[in-house]
Amino acid sequence: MKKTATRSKKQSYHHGDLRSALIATGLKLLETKAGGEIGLREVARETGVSATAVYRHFPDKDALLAALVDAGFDKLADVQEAAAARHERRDASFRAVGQAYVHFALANPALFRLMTGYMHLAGECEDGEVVGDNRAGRLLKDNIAALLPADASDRDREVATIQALALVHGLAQLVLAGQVPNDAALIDAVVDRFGDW
Amino acid sequence: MKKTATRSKKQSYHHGDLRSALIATGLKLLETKAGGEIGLREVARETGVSATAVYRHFPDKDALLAALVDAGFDKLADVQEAAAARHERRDASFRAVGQAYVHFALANPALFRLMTGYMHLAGECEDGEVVGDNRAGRLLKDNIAALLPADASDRDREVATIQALALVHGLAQLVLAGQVPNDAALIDAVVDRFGDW
DNA sequence: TCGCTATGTTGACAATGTTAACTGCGTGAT
DNA sequence: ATCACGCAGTTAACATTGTCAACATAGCGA
Repeated sequence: MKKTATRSKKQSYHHGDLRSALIATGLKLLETKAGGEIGLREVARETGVSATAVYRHFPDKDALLAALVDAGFDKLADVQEAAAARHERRDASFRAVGQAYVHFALANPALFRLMTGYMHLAGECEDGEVVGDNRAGRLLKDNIAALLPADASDRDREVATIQALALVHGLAQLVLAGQVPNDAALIDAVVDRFGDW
Repeated sequence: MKKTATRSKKQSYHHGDLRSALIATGLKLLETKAGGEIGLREVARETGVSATAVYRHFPDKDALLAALVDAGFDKLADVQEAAAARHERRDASFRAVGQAYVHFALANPALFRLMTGYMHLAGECEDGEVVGDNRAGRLLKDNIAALLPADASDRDREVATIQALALVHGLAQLVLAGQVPNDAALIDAVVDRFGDW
């Protein structure tokens, strides 16, 4: 009764809460390593645990990566909500959310690449929904709804939502791939002038 | 002098032209296999050659994949030029090019995923250029230039070019990832109404 | 206290990317 | 015409990876 009784959760069992620990070291590895994939054994090794222990918490490697993808989208939603809260006017808030998307991708390249590569494992959109019903998706749709005129049709809202999401998503990936120069002013201009012409 | 003299190029040596053969089977494999990566040994095996023979033509696996990416962008430029040629008016041609981009991605999912995943290996954009100077990039810039008013600034053209590319690229990837429904009418509407609002 | 299950371990297997050592066809210099 | 050399391929081996099966053990409930 030396190690268990003092605190309720910490170090309760062999490792305590391995699932969270694996995700944490996975995110840490993605911060460090710039390019290339991430490995199941690598995550286990860095957590100080044997490779097969991962299978007690995830059915296979894809499930582990999917958990990392989910964690990444959570972090993304955090910075997006923070960016939105920094503005009063709705259109400024909307553009800030889009810029936050791109800047998050540039600040976390490996994580973002994983997120885009395994996006299909993280909450596909339901039939009839135009975009996944996660935190980031709701935030986007709310902002779009507030921006469009009141008499806009549902189809208009769908199209505008998809356009906005595709714009920031494609822009982030193009910059990350080196196909568009990594110039903050240029990036902000591309997002700011969404809907011109 | 039995087999070599008759024709100049074909079957000149052991295999003839292995480099092209590897790329061809690589593309064929990408057509067949829906998801997942492609393997160096797999390509070699399907070509009927030993794995290490690949290293006579490509320094490593990434170089082989980069060649497949290049071939993919060539095929993409083909269908885009064909789509552009089917229209008279410049704006219709521009939108057809964008739709061709998305439809190409949906028709060749594995190849497109490879292209986006290894885009950084395929001709990064020079300093000062807003987009790579390949066939697809030139086609896009020409169309944009023809669409914008004559008094538009260079910065305007840059921003519009990046917006158009990011829109179609992001849209293709979102549909492929299941985050946007695979609905041809919806996709065409999203591309068609580029620049509204 | 006993035993069961959740959680970890070691060992093994097939497959992959890559290197090293080897073989032989075909060409170019003599 | 000869012959040596280099190109284009081979087999063998290695380290690493994802995954499975068999085994060990901690800690909770009866």
